[in-house]
Amino acid sequence: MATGRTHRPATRSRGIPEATVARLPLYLRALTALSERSVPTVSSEELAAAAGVNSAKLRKDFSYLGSYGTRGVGYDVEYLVYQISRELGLTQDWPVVIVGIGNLGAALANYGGFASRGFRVAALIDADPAMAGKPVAGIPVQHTDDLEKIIEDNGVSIGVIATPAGAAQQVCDRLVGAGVTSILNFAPTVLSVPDGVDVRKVDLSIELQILAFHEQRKAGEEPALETAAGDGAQPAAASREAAAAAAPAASADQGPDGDVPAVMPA
Amino acid sequence: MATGRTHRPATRSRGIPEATVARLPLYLRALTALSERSVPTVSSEELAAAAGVNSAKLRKDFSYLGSYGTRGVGYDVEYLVYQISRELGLTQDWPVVIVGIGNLGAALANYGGFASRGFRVAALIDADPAMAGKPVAGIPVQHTDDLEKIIEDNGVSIGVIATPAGAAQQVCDRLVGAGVTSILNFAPTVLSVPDGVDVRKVDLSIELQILAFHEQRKAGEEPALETAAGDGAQPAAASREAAAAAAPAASADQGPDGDVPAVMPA
DNA sequence: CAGTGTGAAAAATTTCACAGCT
DNA sequence: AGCTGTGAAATTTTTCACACTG
Repeated sequence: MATGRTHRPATRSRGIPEATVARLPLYLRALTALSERSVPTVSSEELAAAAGVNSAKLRKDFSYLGSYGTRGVGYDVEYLVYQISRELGLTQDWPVVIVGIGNLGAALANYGGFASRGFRVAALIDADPAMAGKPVAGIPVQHTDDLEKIIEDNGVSIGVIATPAGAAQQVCDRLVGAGVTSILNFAPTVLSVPDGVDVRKVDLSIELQILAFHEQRKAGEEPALETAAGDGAQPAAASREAAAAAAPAASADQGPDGDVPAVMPA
Repeated sequence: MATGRTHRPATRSRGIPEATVARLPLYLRALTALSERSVPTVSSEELAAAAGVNSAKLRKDFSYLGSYGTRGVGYDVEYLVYQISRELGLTQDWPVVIVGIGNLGAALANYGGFASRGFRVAALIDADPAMAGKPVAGIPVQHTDDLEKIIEDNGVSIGVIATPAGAAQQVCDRLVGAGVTSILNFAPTVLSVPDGVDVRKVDLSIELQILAFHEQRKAGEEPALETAAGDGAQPAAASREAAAAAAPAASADQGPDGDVPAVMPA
């Protein structure tokens, strides 16, 4: 990679599709694993299998980053790890604060996956005075009263909300007011934030509900297999759409329009 | 298996778009809140604001379920709650097992959001003999040795994996072997499952990485902000739909649920 | 050859805008 | 009037398939 000093051609990274951005961490994880095994290069086919996507998609994704592969050979693992890390902004340190140190907040504080990716838990904040000073994952919990000061002193721009739903918006407002511009929300609430602030949410029960939807379908129909995934052959490759794809008309579903004896609470 | 890749748009039958399915839980949550406040009806505009999406999308989503609204009036809250619940399969009880009772597993066991949506934690399973019998969230932890029996005895079809990455695939195989057909994976690994089995993943560090990507971009074009057009990546969710909301822009940068993989490192 | 990079086609999803009920 | 339901257009994402290169 003699390109070490080549400055990125301004034309390059403009507008990477959101769908692609969402997959970069996945590629990075797979590449990191290869790197630890000292694998020098990978083909799009192999890497795609390891990341659980198909190779065409992976190549297209990488094409948005630039031409980092070698035709006939594949990609240099180390180089790609670096490029993706840089693209994701992981070559710098991101101090984050976790607000709401209950079961989930504590689990997040103990979660080792953050530190290994450039995220540093700068502080833990909770509204319960009784928790103040108590260490969780080796970090002393601080009271909500000092939230603004903590954010400012540590130059935090990313906040994690793990409070009960009722407190989420208020906490969010304070975080934003103090300068946070990216929020990861675990509370089951839709947060209102001003333009320029990013919010991503993780809702555990929503994921289960989506699974239940498909599960219900499976029960309704019998065995509907049907391989649909394009690439088979490789080990990994969980195909989520496998079931979603096949949905035989069959069963006269409930009439689309109201006549069905609507069972419903009143 | 390649081949036979004839596109079958026909199979659409009762097919609700995956993107829509992913939003149904969101609507349900908003509707439930309205229901608790005894609000009888809502317009697509109001409900959309509460769910963090725009009204056109909401109406289109509902159109896949049927015509449950009343022109000129809106939707009957109770009726819609019922219809969506039924569509999601939440009118029935879903016993689930959580495997891996570490910090995260324990947090999940204690998470109240499951029970309230029809999910019942039927059992907690861990490989550590020392944990056996110890109650977590009021439920005694059982040893992995009995995994198959537990699944069968309880008729479990949905499993949650919260083990370290290294154990995930093995646990997954056993769950599937015992009859589980839907898996929510919190381990930072791509799981291989046979056709017919659904897998959804949640990865905390991936969400943070996506935020970091956008955060980095913001820093780059620091100027006094302003809707600097030209930039491809769009930061926070636009507040275009906040029109009906209120002063603060309502934005819910909901993750592309369709497939944002998320996993967490151990 | 093997395998990347990519126009072009296909599919999925979102947004528009307005006809049509109530 | 007010608001839903929905074709049609616009946009995004995925998949194809093959030219091109090391």
